Amino acid sequence: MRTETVENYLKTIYNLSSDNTLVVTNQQLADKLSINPASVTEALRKLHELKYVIYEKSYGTRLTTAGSKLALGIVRRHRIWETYLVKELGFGWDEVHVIAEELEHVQNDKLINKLAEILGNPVYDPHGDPIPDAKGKILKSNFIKLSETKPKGNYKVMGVIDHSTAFLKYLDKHQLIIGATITIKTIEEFDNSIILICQKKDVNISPKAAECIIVQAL
Amino acid sequence: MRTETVENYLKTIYNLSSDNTLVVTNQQLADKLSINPASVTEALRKLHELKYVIYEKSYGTRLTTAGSKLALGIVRRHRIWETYLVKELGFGWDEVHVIAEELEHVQNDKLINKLAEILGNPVYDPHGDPIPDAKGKILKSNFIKLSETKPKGNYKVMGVIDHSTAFLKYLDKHQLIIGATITIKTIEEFDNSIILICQKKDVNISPKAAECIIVQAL
DNA sequence: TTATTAATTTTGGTATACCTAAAAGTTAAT
DNA sequence: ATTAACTTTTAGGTATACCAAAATTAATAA
Repeated sequence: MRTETVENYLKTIYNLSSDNTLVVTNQQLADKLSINPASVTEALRKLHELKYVIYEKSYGTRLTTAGSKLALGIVRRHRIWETYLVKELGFGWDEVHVIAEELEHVQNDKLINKLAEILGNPVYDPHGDPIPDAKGKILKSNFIKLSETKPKGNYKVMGVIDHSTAFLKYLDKHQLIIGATITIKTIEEFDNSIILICQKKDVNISPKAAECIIVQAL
Repeated sequence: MRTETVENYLKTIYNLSSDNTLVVTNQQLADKLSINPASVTEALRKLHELKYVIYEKSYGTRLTTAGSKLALGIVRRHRIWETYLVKELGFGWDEVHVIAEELEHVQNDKLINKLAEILGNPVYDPHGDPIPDAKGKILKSNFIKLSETKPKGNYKVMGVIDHSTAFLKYLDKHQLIIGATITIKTIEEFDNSIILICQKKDVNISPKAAECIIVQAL
C-alpha cells in the first residue's frame, strides 16, 4: 500500500474515533474520504493485515498500538504545519487546512521538530486542536460542543470540528474566534438554534454550526 | 497521469536538457528516475499526448512551451524550499535535496512566493543553481565545469551538479563550498585528476568530481 | 558493408487503488 | 416476526505506473 494512502486512512480513523474510544464504521470512512464503501472494505482488510487496525467484518474498525502511533505522527505533522503557516508565514486560519493536507505527508522528523521548536513547541493548533508531542503524547480535553451548552452559561471558544474555509470565514464574521468569550442567551424551541452574545452582539447559530464549535465552561 | 509523476518527468527532462538546448534520451531518463526504459517510452507517449513534450520515436524528447512552464514551476519550488531549509531552518546544504524532493510537489503558489519573499527573492539556491522567478524567468550563467579549467587559472566555486549527501560532505571536507576561491595548480597527465589550491591547502580532485563542480573564471 | 553492440519499443504481465452493481448481512419499524 | 431500509461485502472491472523479456531499430566498429 502506498504510504500516503495508509496515512490518509489512519489519520481519518483517528479523527473519527475520538482518541480511539469509538469504533469507526465503513460508511463514516467512505464519507470522510469521499470514496466508495467497497473500496473502504478492501483497504481496511489490507490495513488489518499490516497490523495497523483491528477490522471486524460488518462491525467496525479501531487502531492498533502501531496504527495509533503512526496516526499521531501524521496528526502532529498536520497541526504543526497549520500552526507554522499561521504564526510564521501569515496565512489565515481558514486557508491552512488544505495546504497542511499536503505538507503532512512529507517524511522528515527533523523538519517537523525544527518547526515545532521555532513555534515554542505549541500544544494547540490554530483551530484549537491539541498537537501531539514528538513522542505521540497528546492532551485530552474535557471541552464540550456548543450544541451541548445551557442558557445563561458563560463559555470560552476552544476549537472547531469543521476545518472548511467556508465555515471558518463564517465564524470570523461573527468574531467567534478561538479564545472568544460568549454567553448563551436562549435556545430556540422550534429549531434548536442558539442565540448567544459575543463581543456584546447577538449571534444566531444554527444547530449544525453548534455541532462544530468546541467550548469550555467558565 | 498523476500530477507527481508528470512533475517528476518534466523536472528531470528539464534538468537533463540544460535549459532545453539538448534533446533528452530515454536512457538518460531511465537512469535518473531509476525506472525501466520500457516505462519511460510509455510515459513519454502520454506526456506527448498531454502536449507537455515533443517526443520523437527512437530519437529523443524536449519540452514544449507548456511543459517548460510547468517544469520551471517545479524547479522554482524545489530551489526555494532548499534555500528556505538552509537559510531559515538551519539545515545543511548536504541534507536538503531529499526533503525538497517531497516539498516541491506541494501545490500552492502563495506559499512558495511567501517563502521567496522572506528570503528576499533569492536568485541562487544553496548549490549555486539559479532559481526561476514567479513568472518562470531564470538566469543563465556562462559558468564552466572544473573539468574544463586550465592550470594556473583562478576560479570561484559557483555551484554543483551532483546533489547527493555523500558528494556534498566530501566538498565540505575540502572547504570547496559555494564562493570559495581556488587556483588550479596542475592537471595530472595519467589520470586527469586536478590538483588545486583552496584555503592555502592542496586538494586533489578526481575527474569524476571535477565534472560535478561549477566554477567561474576570475 | 556487414557484424556487433547498444538503445528503444513492443508485448504481455503485475500491484495499487479506485469503481459499479449485485448479494448478503444488519438494524429498525410495524 | 416479518418487512423495509440501510450497510457492508463480494464479484467483476478500469486506469495508472511500473516490470521483464523479446523484437526492432540505430549506432559503432571491423
